[in-house]
Amino acid sequence: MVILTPVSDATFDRSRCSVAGTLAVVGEKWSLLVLREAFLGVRRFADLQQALGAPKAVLTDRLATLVREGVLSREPYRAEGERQRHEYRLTEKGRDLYPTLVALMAWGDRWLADGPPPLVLEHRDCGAAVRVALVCDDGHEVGGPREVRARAAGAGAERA
Amino acid sequence: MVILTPVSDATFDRSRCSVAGTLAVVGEKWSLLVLREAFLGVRRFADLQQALGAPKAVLTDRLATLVREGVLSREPYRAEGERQRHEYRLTEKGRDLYPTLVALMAWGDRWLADGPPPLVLEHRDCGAAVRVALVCDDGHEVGGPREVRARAAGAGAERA
DNA sequence: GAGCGAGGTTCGGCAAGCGAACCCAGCATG
DNA sequence: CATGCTGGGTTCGCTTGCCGAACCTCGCTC
Repeated sequence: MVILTPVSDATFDRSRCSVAGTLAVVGEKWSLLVLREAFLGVRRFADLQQALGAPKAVLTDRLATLVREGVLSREPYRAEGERQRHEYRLTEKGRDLYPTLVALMAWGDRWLADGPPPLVLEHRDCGAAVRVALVCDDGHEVGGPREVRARAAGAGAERA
Repeated sequence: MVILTPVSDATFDRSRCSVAGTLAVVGEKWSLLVLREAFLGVRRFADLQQALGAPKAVLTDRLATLVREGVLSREPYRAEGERQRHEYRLTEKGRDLYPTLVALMAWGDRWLADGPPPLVLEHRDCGAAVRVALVCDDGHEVGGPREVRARAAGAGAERA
């Protein structure tokens, strides 16, 4: 019984795969956890280090990578009576990773729960819970992978 | 200018964070790419190894982890005239990671594109493109993190 | 000019990832 | 029977990455 239709013999250009590309940017250890903190409003090196418990050297490297990739920006600021420091803020490119983080969180809430979820997201306007959904452009809600057909579309897919 | 409301002083129990928990299961190198292939219908060791180019030892370890965690199941099968072999199939727990994969793919398509996306997903029923959306339980579409409030809710959050 | 604290860098050790080589069961072939 | 082939691994050295701890530095305050 074939559940999922293979992508026309599973032939597509994996070297251009967007999943792999995204993971090349945010797939190293700690990167996504740094972004989680960023979405929670944590911006300073010391606060990140404290929240995550990651080694400083690794954190330095991850922040530099994320800045280089344009996911975070490193911006100077000064509190009064202190010298200038830097903080790390999400760019639009970074904020666009929000659905990914929410999806990871939702999966953990569902499958790894040993109690109530430690963090709930609610819509600022109406207070209702926020979740990720798979939808199609005709407005249907998509139940899962079985309802989806993957089609190789990039250059190189149309070789006979 | 504070864009995101910090989670009540960013105080929540990070040791129970579902993002971290999920990454502990699927966050190692290659794991999510193995799942990408699984969603494309690839099930056999040799095919996975070929598609991914990962070292066999690493692939062996990742598959064992995913099976142990219940994301994949290892099932015997036999083709006629061949000896019994095993294949790796998504469980429900594994299929539930689909939105995560789609979210990663969508981000790559948007921000790393150097041409048309190599793979497009379409709704099997209507043919329209499939994407991930953030929605709230009242049915509103959520634009982004600025419209969401994160609230620490687990045990330990209500300490004064 | 001594002390301090944020934001790093450096260092030595351990773990993980890497490609290549090897292994092994079982079917097929001579 | 011997021989080879093939899928599904395991083993082996090497390199890269992660780790904690220690150290450094700049700009501030006292």
